[in-house]
Amino acid sequence: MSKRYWLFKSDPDEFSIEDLKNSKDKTACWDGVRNYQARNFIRDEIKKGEGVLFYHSNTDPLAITGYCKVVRENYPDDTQFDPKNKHFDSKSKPDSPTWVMVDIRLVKKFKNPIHLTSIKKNPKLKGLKLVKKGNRLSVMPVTKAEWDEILKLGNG
DNA sequence: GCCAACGTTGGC
DNA sequence: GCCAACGTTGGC
Repeated sequence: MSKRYWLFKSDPDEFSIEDLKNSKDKTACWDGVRNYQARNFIRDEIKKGEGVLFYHSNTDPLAITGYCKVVRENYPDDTQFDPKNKHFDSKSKPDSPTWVMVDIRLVKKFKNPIHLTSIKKNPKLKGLKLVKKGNRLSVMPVTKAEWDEILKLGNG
């Protein structure tokens, strides 16, 4: 299977691209996903070496702020077993974890963050799931054409 | 297995 | 703060 591309949403109050940049090796685990569709992407489809766009939600400006690559795929999300963690899941068992995560490493913070308003105005990006009505997934696939366009805009 | 009620997401 | 859209829960 050929390389695929993804977009991850994050509330910068929780975890921003700056936080990722300041992490050791600019690498962090993407924990806390508690949606089955998003989980299935992480568990079954997101492979090491693939590209991830980093999107800031619930903030101003709403924007894609950079891109990353997957450096470790599909392993258990520890926060599900920690009763003190807000993502604790009492139904999940250590021998068959419900929730998994990947590690991503920051490749580049965009010189020009791509604002949601300009994404909506760009005909090349009108198919992006991010701007489709009713899409609330925090992890979603992006096509190669969309990926190329966003990298071009971000670095331009 | 249905579906109403409720909770969450996330743009505005 | 509002609310549309969607996911999850739980009674039946």
